[in-house]
Amino acid sequence: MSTRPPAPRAERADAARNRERILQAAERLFAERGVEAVSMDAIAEAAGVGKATLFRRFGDRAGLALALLDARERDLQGLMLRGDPPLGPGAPAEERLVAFIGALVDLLEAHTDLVVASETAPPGARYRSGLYATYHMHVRLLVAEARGPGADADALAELLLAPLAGEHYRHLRRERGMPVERIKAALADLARHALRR
Amino acid sequence: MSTRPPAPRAERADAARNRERILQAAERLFAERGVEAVSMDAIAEAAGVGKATLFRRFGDRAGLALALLDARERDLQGLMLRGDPPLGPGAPAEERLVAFIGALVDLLEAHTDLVVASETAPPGARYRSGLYATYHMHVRLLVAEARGPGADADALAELLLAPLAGEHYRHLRRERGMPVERIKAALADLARHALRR
DNA sequence: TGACGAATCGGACCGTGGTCCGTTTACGTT
DNA sequence: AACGTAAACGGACCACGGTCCGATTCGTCA
Repeated sequence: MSTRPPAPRAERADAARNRERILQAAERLFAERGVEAVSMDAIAEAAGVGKATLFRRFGDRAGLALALLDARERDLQGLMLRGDPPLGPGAPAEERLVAFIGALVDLLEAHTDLVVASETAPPGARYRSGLYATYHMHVRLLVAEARGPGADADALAELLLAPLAGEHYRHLRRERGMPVERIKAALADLARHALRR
Repeated sequence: MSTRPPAPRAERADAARNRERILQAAERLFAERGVEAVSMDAIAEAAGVGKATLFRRFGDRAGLALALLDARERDLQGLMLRGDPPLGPGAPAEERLVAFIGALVDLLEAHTDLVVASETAPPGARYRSGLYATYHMHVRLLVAEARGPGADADALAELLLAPLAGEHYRHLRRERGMPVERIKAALADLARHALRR
């Protein structure tokens, strides 16, 4: 549950304490009432903190959601860069891509509403997250490896990531009622086809 | 620029007049200041109408944007159902899909911010639009035709439409700075690969 | 033409995300 | 220990999307 201080200089003690209080309050309220039903006011109050403190610390709603996801996202990032195959290095590109997509779906499934919140608040939040850039680069390298220099790996990576947007995933799961395994299978099918020369 | 009345019964004269005033005011303000910079209050005032009237007529911000897009979307729908090949019936599935994607990109390019607005306002607006359902069915039939009964055409169609979400398209164009033709080419590449058996 | 009910209107109102700015607090320095 | 300053605080404040409800207008039927 801890988050690394983004500070260039050490964080003041009260600031660190408040950050932790806010994260705990947010996590509790989200779990109790559902992410969408909890206002920023409510979180500030539950954390015993002024509203401005909450916003100063996390920027906006998306930033707070992202902070709560931080640990999980960081885990996935570590696994894909340094973990065992097929997620980590060593397996063929196609297998690595399918494994990556599967892992991302697991994360999405476990925290759908939080991911949606992290991508929704200001328009375009998804693409500003830094995390997105990491995922994009990963997929781009795999596409380039499998397809060779003829393909536009950069653009294809963007397209392959599009269905993994929180809102789209939620649509498939909730409105369309598709089971997780079916979604994974379709994504894997698309990914494998996209990687063929 | 006209929109068909959604009324089961004929619309009262003042209601029709106000609808038209609102659409014109919205179109003018959007063009003058940019979609994102225009508030619903401003539109109501410019139209000489109470705010409630605006919301009663169009539901929410997304609904208003959708009404402004209505004519164009309707055109596209007509062309893909009854137009000449390759967009309309008669061409092979792969060519029809590429043509459809190209046409949708043209629409997206011409009205990016309006499309984003039509998909953004309430979470999940994109998938409630009825229009989305039409596009989905179209793509699904083409996928089924090309891939045969073995593939999950329903799910694949959802995945192929994901990169055509307004926000994603805007990301590619504005943040990433990709030219329209490059986006079309990558989408066509992905579509063709996805349709291969 | 007058009158009546239903449809429509519109401005006051609400909750929300986000910001401003005067006040307080931590903490390195002497 | 006292001090000075940068950092952090918090509650009042703002604009926006959206709703409520009493006042008004349309259109019909006598």
